[in-house]
Amino acid sequence: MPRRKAGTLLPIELSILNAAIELRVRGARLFHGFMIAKEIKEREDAKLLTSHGTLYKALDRMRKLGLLESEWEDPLLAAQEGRPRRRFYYITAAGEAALVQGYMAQAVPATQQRGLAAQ
Amino acid sequence: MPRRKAGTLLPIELSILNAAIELRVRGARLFHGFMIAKEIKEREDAKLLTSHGTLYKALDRMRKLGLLESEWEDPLLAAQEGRPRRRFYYITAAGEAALVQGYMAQAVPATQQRGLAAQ
DNA sequence: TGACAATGGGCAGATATCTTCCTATTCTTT
DNA sequence: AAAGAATAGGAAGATATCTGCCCATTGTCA
Repeated sequence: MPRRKAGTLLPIELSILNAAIELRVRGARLFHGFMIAKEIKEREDAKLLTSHGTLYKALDRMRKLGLLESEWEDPLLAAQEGRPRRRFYYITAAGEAALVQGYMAQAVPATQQRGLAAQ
Repeated sequence: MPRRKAGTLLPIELSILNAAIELRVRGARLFHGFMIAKEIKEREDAKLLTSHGTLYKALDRMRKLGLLESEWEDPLLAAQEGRPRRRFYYITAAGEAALVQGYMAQAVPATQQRGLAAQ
């Protein structure tokens, strides 16, 4: 894929944001890669997530774009629970805006977006 | 495999002890599973280590038998280095004795072992 | 319009440990 | 000698994150 057209979200990125929102609705303030992977697979968007590398790359991309922010889990907690550390993410305001914009960009041509740009 | 004949070491267990000794000679006081796996593979005992599960089961078995003891790496250190925690093992006195005995059992029939039982 | 360059996807593997399930073997007991 | 019990091995996968490589695509610039 080429240089990204400004303001555009890729399918997998939309998927991540949607899954994150879904998880938030269910009470999870933060999410981590593995969690999102499961969520996406369950929602049958499986085609978008064949490899884990793809997901983590997307997360990092979005973090660099300012759509997400991340914080590492307390290593002691992870150790206590006997599993690898998690890296938690949350959607920034910019991320939420982009989600709406992203949908618009997918659904209708830009010329019809006037008045729909909520938030 | 059946109930273990008392005092016998399985091939993979001998391999682990040997690799551990080798690593110690090279300056590593402690070893961990992954390290041993690499060492064994390099020493071309590869047939003994097809699956990782096998190795970790063997380590746990040996720990329960008192041949090894283990301590977990400081989670903060692992976090700092950005990798999963390691579980370190070291050979106990019983483990070293068993190694010698194990060799004898493999190499010569029990009736010839008299006088060779060093340590 | 054509070529370049950047980017993203997929595959594979590194790092590290552990569990579950099935199968095969053999040790021991009757 | 036959049968039963326990154990070890192998395959696979769960848990979690990240990197490198190659290839395809396409936006952009000349």
